[in-house]
Amino acid sequence: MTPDIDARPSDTPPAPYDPATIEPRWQQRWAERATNQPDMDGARRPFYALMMFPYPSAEGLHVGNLFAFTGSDISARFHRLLGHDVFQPFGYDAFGIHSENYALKMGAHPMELTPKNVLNFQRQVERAGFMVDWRSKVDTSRPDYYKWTQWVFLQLYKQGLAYKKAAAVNWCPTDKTVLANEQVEGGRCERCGTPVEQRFLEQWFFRISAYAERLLNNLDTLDWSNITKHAQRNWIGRSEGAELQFRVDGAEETVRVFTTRADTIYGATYLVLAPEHPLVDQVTTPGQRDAVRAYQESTGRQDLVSRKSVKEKTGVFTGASAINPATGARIPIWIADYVLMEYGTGAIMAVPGHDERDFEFAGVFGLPITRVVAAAGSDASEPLDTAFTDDADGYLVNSGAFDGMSVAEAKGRVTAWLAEGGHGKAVVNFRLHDWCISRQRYWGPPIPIIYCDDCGTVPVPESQLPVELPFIPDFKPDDSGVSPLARHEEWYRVPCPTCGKSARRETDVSDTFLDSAWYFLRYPSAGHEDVPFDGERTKKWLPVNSYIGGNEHAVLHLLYSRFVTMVLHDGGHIPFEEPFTRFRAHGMIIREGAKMSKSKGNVINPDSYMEQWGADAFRMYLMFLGPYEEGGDFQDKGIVGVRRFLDRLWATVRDATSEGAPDPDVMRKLHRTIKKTGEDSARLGYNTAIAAMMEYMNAMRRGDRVAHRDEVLPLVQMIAPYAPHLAEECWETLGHTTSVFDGGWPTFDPAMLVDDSYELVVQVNGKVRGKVQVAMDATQDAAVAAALTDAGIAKFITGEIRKVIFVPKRLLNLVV
RNA sequence: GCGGACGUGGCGAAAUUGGUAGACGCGCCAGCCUUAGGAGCUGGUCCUUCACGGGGUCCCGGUUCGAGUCCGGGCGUUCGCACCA
Repeated sequence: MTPDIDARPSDTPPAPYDPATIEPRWQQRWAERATNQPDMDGARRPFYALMMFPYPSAEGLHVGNLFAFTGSDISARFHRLLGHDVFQPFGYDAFGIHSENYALKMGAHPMELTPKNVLNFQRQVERAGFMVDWRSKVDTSRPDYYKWTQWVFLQLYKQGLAYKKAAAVNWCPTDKTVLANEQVEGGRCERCGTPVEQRFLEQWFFRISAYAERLLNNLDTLDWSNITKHAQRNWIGRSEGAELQFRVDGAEETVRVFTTRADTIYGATYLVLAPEHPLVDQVTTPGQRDAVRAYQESTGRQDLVSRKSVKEKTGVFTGASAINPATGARIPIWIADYVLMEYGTGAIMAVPGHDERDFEFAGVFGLPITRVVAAAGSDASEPLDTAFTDDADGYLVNSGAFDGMSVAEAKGRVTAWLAEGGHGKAVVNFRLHDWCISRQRYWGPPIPIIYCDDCGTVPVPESQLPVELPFIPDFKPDDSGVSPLARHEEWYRVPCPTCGKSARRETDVSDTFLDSAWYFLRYPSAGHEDVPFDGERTKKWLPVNSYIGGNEHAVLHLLYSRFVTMVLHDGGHIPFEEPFTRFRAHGMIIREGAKMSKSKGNVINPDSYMEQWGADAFRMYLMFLGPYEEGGDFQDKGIVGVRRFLDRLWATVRDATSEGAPDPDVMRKLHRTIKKTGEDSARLGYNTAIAAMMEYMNAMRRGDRVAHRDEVLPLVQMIAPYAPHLAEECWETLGHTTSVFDGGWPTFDPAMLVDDSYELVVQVNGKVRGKVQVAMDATQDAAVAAALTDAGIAKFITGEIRKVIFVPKRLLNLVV
């Protein structure tokens, strides 16, 4: 229904457009005309625009979701206008602890609650007018999806990359489950903040550490936000060093240590093993046994917060000694909890002279401190009152044949010398650990493994997938260390797929991050029942051209997705090994300078804003309030400015004339605006793109002038990605019958960007003293002459001009 | 502690390669129109000064004809990693 234009005399103020009428209408038309559905098999210029799918909380879409999605939608729509066949799907990360915990809190069952939440999300996403192809909806909690999540697990298993081991794992006593290292922040559960405990459990792991080097190296080839790459590099934590061997004095054993400072070997005055180190029992002398055991026990009782926080050094002597391979000296072997079993070899050579932690430890227990590195030009005989850790400009002392050598050189030379003697080798160590994917919870895909007394661990045959998650009323996790599914023998008791004898299913489910590590592969093939992803579709649409999401997933989701993609590539399933060609992290929205939180009661409700101002105004305001990649401050009153702008656009379109010719000055401004808006939209510079369109609108309406149809039409096209409903309405009002998104992006004429003269800024001694109009190709002499004829400038020329700096098209600086 | 990013009006923010600081918007002020206005339109709005000028991008110093931008030092905010050997 078009508003009745004739009913509004032209001397009344421009009537605001009515989003409540036009937005649902266009959403319905898009659905009817299949506007948002690319030809999945025949597309000629496929472009896969992906936004991180949300977990469907019961609260509904958060404004942060909407901010993220809008930026992605604008990018998708912009590429559509540029002529690409854009595929933008949407889905729900519906499995996982988030959803399960919420169900527990509400006293509901996740299997009943989740579909409701999904429906609510879908309503909101449709309300915001995103260009989503709903044919490809994905819901990770549905059997037709997690069937293939289990398939992915089996591929890893087949490739020897999934294994089970008993290990010290992070256990959250509140969520009652194991957590991946990535889900522990500062020793606390990232979800509920509870201090994490150590437990020894049999867990399934993925061997992501085997891909560490590749995950690191490939980063150089990716067009990703730098902060994200940086976070991944940090997380992978590549560290070059040496693994050195210390023979235990009077025994067969050898202690292997990892060090990045092999050059300091002459200063290694003792060794330290992690309390859990397997050699501890063997080397400990009878006299020290009780003390060592007591220390091990107290360490084991510690939760990981205190274990990993920096605190006063503690430790116990084992009574044993090792031989320093460089000096031949006997050095004591200690255990201490500042050495972590999970990093390196779980043992270190302590060099108190050149490591702060070792220095502190040596101080507490009176162990010898030797200087083996000195700063250039310093007195090497001075005792150390603190560890000297500078490895940039140090040289070796007290180090035999290596004295005088720089640290940098000695690192390699000492390692080589020790290697020759059979005492070690150069190694690269990574901080990245294998990915623990077992969860002792209910709301996830059962891990597709069966244990048979005769056949051992048997993977569920692919033909028997999915292993369906049963509806059980008692899904609440407990402290037992096993999943609620383990309470249901009728579910886990199954015949062995190999021998047919009674066997037992794995009762743990897999980590939510496995669900989301491959969903982008599913979208183009959603609905295909017999394959996880169709070969042709995958080849056509992947890898993803543009991925936009939050940087909080920099080391979790994004790293796991890359890993799974590499594994599937190596298994011959897909022809590429990196899933996301371009990734951009959006920023965070705060409100009136403060973080939003439920407890503060300052959370923005997107529904009410869209109701009051319209989805277009809300979308556009979110994009206008700051740089997309940095986020911004949502000021409640700010949205009126955007709404006014949209009202003016509507009024301008309604009143536009086709008579006469467009104004040349306005047209020059138009072409400049097309250029800037296009460039800004491409680089996600949405706030400045919108500002440029506002400027153009101001130019078009300056004074009381009525805009020409040819002036306003391209603005409608430019604004379409930002305010799609209003753009369609305007486009139709201007006489079109097809979608504005089939009308293309306006082009600018470079000839229209150049003027024949420009305003030259004139400085005298670096201070701006005036401006003169000069020809575009004015020479320096012409510019100086023009400047001197300007009285306001000339009066500052008090003496001889000693120097002239002329920057054509910019400024003239006269130095007197 | 290590590493990254950032610091600009009353507020959100703009500013190619160093080249008119504050675009665009909010708010505020004035005017117009209105029975009215939390509507619309027009103009103004960094500080100081009657004016001419002068000062101004966290602070100090440097390079340069010229610095928000580059360099050195400091302060502050924020993010990532953190007893990682």
